[in-house]
Amino acid sequence: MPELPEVETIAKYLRSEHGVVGKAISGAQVLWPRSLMVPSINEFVDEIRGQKINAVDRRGKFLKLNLSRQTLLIHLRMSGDIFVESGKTTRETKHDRVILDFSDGSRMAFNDTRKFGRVWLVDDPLAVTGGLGPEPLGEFLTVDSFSAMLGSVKRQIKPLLMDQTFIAGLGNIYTDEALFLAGIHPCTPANRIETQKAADLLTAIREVLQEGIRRNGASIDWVYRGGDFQNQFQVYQRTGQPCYRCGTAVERITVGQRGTHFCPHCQPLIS
DNA sequence: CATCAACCCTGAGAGC
DNA sequence: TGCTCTCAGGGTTGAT
Repeated sequence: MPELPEVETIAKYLRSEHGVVGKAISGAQVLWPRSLMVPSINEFVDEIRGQKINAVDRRGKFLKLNLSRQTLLIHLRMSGDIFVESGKTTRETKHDRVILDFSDGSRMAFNDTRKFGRVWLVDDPLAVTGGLGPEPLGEFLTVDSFSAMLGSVKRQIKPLLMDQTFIAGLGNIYTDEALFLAGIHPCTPANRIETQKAADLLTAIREVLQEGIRRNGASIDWVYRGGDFQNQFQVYQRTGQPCYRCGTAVERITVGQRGTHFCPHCQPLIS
């Protein structure tokens, strides 16, 4: 499931020489109507034709393609992926949902097995991403502001970190990994986290995200981009296996309706 | 404000 | 072999 590092990896790919920057869109196909949030299919095809891709960006887990006049936003959700190809493809195209055709004969395919991913073509990207919380790797998020953010709510820390309006980009994997690194139990009320622990947590979040990006993300489920962060997991999907730090068996519980992995010894509950 | 269930989907894995 | 059943997972919506 693509989280910030996986989306960043795909953004890098789209900006690379094999990517899409500079290409002119000559046509589009929407193969699964529900993948397109706005506008209607007819308007989408009409409006996107003729626009050029000027740049590729990322905001939280959203991919942002800056076009001549508008912005194309893509959220990969659980199983979304993007392929750029010239000529015939040897790929399995069964789950292609939206295709952009380019004037040079190449194309970009948004492929999404589970159909949870979404695409928006909008004039103002803030109409879609405006409600997102700060970028965890951004300079505007400081230890002080993060600590203050935690102090203002008493929700459990794990679902809070996964709330994209609180902080943008963390999903199930990197949240579990960051909480382990910081030594914080996933059920800890946010406002019970002391200032020093808040600083540790922000550091841990940045560490796991940067390491994920450095390793081109994690390759699990349907999404494979050559990343190998999955081999670095300390707790995620290691239920019953010994904690690398203390040897205690990693536990799996449900928190906020999500499978959650943690070490009961290294991450004691303070409530 | 916080929590929780349901929903959207597919395919993997278990059970038979 | 092949059927049915359960489940995961991000984010939204609506109920408690």
